[in-house]
Amino acid sequence: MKYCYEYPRPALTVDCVVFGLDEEDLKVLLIQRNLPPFEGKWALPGGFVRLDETLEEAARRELQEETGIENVFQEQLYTVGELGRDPRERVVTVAYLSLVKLSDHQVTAATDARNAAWFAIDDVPPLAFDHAKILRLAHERLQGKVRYQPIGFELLPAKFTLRQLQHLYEVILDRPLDKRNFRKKILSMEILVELDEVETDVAHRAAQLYKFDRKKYDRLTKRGFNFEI
Amino acid sequence: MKYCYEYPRPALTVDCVVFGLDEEDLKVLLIQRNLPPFEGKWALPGGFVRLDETLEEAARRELQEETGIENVFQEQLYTVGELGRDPRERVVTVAYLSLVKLSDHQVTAATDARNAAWFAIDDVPPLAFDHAKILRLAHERLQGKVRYQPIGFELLPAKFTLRQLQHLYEVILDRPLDKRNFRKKILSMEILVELDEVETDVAHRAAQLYKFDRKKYDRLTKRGFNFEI
DNA sequence: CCAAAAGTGTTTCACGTACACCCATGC
DNA sequence: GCATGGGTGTACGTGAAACACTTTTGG
Repeated sequence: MKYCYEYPRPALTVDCVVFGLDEEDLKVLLIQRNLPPFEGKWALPGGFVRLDETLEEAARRELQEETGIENVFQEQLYTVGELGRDPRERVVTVAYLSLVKLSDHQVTAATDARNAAWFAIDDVPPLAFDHAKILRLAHERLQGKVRYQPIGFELLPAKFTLRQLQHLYEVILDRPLDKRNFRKKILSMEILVELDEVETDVAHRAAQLYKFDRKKYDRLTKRGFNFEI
Repeated sequence: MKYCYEYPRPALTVDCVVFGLDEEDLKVLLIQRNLPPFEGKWALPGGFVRLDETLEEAARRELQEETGIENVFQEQLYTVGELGRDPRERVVTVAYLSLVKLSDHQVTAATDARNAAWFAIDDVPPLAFDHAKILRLAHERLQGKVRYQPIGFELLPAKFTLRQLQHLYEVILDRPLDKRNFRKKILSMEILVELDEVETDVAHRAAQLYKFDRKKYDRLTKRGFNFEI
């Protein structure tokens, strides 16, 4: 008890909502707590902010320590500071939203002696603290943002088919999209590069592979172009 | 120095970006600091979060104490936690965005022995801390959000003319809008109620007064209606 | 040859955009 | 009567949405 202040201070933590995508579902990464409170319950990865790191750095560090995941897209989501959200004391949490390529992180690393696992977004267990609320917020933010910012690519491997991209939007927006209209629209934006490669190991006609051209996207954006699905 | 913890904690504050609108400009409410650091400099109203209040409550309280303003629209903007943003110690700030009807708050109350004043958004003095960055963020958020959420009405008196409403969007979005198209669009949404009143004290034909019908807006929104300018 | 998904165009309709004049009122 | 802003309609073009069949490939 050696850090003393003139006025009381809330504890400050970060929590990470990490989304990934596979062939079926949108998934979220959770850890199982091995300490009270909520021992044994599933929760969002996160922890205390240190004095020598920014909030973003804290979120990255906690994610790495608790799940082994590094180098992912991350943006600030929301800060929650209701009274009583942690039974021990006043805790304010800055929540972050991350998107990862599940193909790169298929195996969940579970350091810190905790358990970590991916859950389909529609099949999440009861969560500790107010993490269910934070998760709902993150999901809404993702649904909103994916439509006018090209962040969906963060969930796909570098090379992907139009089918995969369409599936991504269908899963996130939770509604079917018309194949021809989707292709027409996304190709007309001219932010994808057609590669000299096609899918492999599929039991049907192999689809063309594309990659997202961020430089071109940035150039277009400067000229007033607006991404929108 | 009687509040002691096992690990060091950043200080936690809230800052408020308060926008108002008059006949010419979008304005922001600033206070003049009367204590170091940045003594005498202009800054966003704000202060320390207490343990017995939520972040929203802290923002409302600080705004009331420093400027006298109460009962305003408020939403969370962003949380900044860079190192060195306060020269004294590590401070994390949750920034809030508020919109007020300048007609209701024409006189700026300056309690706490500070000075407070409205500044045109294009004519803001140098600000303390990283408040210029926070203000820029708030302005961008307002410009983005005003187009797909009916928050602009928070800046107008309860009864307003279509001219005032159009002016609001022109000032915030910083571009001219076509009068006929604007009227057509906003009226076709059916979220305004035409009142049995017209403007008074104008040296030309008096314009029809309208009010925003929030209940109707909420009903339409539930049915999938999307506000968009 | 069969199953499975890839790939491809056209029509229709709604909405955004551009644009100019007469009207009502106060001074 | 004049200055000031209030109020109104139409034509055009773009883009969203609906919709079905042929092609390619692997097994």
